[in-house]
Amino acid sequence: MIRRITLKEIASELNVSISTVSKSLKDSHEIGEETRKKIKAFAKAHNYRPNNIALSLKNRKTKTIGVIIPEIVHHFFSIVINSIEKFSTENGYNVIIAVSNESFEKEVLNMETLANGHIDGIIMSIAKETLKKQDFHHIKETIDLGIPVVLFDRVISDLKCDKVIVNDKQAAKEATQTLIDDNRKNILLLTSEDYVSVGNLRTEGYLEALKDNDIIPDSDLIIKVKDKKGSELEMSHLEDELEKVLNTKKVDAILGVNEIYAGSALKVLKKNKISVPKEISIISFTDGVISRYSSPSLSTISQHGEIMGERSAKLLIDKLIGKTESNEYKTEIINCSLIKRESS
Amino acid sequence: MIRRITLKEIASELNVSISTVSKSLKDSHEIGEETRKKIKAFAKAHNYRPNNIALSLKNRKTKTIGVIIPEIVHHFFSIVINSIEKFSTENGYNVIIAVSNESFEKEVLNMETLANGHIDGIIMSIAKETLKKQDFHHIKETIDLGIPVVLFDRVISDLKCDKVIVNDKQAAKEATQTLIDDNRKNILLLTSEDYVSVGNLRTEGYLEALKDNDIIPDSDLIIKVKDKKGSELEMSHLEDELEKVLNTKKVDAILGVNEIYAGSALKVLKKNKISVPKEISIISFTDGVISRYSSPSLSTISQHGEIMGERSAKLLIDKLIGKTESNEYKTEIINCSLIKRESS
DNA sequence: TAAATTAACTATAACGTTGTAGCTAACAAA
DNA sequence: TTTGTTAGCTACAACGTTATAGTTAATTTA
Repeated sequence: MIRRITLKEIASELNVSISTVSKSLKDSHEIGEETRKKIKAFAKAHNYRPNNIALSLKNRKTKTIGVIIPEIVHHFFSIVINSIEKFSTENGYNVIIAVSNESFEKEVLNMETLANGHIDGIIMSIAKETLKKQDFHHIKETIDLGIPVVLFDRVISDLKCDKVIVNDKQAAKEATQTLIDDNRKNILLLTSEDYVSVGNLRTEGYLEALKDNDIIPDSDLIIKVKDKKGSELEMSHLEDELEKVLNTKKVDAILGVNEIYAGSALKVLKKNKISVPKEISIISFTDGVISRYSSPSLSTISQHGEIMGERSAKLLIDKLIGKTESNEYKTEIINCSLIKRESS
Repeated sequence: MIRRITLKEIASELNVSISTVSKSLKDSHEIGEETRKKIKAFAKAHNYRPNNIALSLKNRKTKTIGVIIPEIVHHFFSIVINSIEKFSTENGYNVIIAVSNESFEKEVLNMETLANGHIDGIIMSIAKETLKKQDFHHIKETIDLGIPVVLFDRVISDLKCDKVIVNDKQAAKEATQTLIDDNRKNILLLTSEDYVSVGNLRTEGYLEALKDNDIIPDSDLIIKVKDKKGSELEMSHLEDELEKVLNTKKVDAILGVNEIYAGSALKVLKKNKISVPKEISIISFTDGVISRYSSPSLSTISQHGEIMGERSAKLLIDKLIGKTESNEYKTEIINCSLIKRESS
């Protein structure tokens, strides 16, 4: 085992002071050229690397960004993380990831741990349970500590931080309009429970489109899916409810607020031998792998996770390097786009 | 903005020495009960949290695990990460994630950065390019620095570290046998290029099953998919090749080494109006979201990413806390299991 | 009463860096 | 000769923590 060499060791090895070594490696002109060369050569030969922990302590900067997400086994979030990781690395920042698993308690814990010296700033998307509880003290405290926070996708407006969101309402409205234009008037909405802000916004968009077209919304056509911790495998509630509606109501289109819902709906339709898109057409949010590989493939509204991640990281890093003022908060809105596939 | 309070500040505030504060908070009996109480109350009131960076420097321990994976937008890897994150957090370790994007250069860079003080140990799955190059100096160097490494899934045998793998060969053999038992003798294999160890092992298993049943392997029925950085969207090579084979050869089953390959194959079959599983049945590795939501849903061989992640994390943490000897290397083999769905 | 013990604290060094200030010798200017 | 300047280095403090080794005063023991 080879221990990493330190400045101190180089210094004593070459009979110079630690300062001389430090300065030589930084190519300071305070040190004579000969000494500098000698030290640099020695350091290189011994594969010297400055200890980042020591630097963090000294500079009060860790060059690390913390990311807290509700789930990692999730197409959208993994895209965002990938993009955050990419942008951050390119800009000299590491990324440390914590998963809240949609739990308030875990989110608070994660925040505490991260805020305790590990990171310079945080990018996060709020857990469902936190949204339900409406308790954001942990986020406020972190901000109060001078740690900049960027919220993405699941956002609450009255926090002093940057935000990156998608024009959910508008996108849902447009998707609904597309369906209506295709002469589908009995549109079923698969949405999440009320406390999830994005689900709400998408529902609003849906309702607005109906209103614009003088269609009276039918509450039976709005299914609020109860999912257990957002697990992919627990879609039985959705399936039961959907089947019930299909048996009692006329439905000629389905709008899903995410692709798991839409994919599950597709399965139900197939089971009931309802043809897609002939009898029922489908559009869903989240342009993930399910949409692409299901058959028929699903038309989706892409939330552009890549862009979201990059923007979030940029907002945060700009703040960290002092490019933007610390008391100046931006909200970036990313435009969704509808990707037409076979289901509509 | 409220700056986090330090021991020094508490000390000067209460007119005691830093040592007294430190010891009081650790409930040391060297300090009188009254002083201790007073200090603890003060610390609590001011929300004192020890600075982890300072502790890391002092203890030469970061309580952080580095994870290097080839891709994050990938069902299997995200499951593994999730599981690593879970187990690590439960055991007081943070997780810092780096993505190599299947690139050798980036993997080396990631390793360097992580090994420079940020982490106590590394869990990784090797990038395709690295496997191709057969250059593992970065991993060796990290191990030489006394930083324990655990390899999972994509592993190379002659490194001094713990490993967690799946019985790829056996699983592929069994899956192939299942197909043969179903009277399918013309089994097409969709595998990756030669340098990917798991792809190789799976191919071996496939060949062995054929041999056991006296079926002469047909090299035309083995498609080695060239994928561009493993991107989901770039499956054109596979699709072209597969179509070619379908037009010239009899095929009654397909074994895919991952679900992207199998999912893409399914699309090609559908396009060509070949019914699954009637005419051709499909089994694939990776029990992900595509398999579940495609139609027909795909029979898959689950690699149990959850278990892999947990075992990897456990192996590493056991080493970090000195529960296992640092020069003792284990290889854990996880048994795959075949999940029967509609495609076979 | 003197020596030993103990309780309750404090000082110091160290982890690995870096920036500022300080030192010394050589040489130049007055 | 005296003073000033410069090159080339070193010493020190600090970032926040903790473990080890003091220090002091009070109390116990002989």
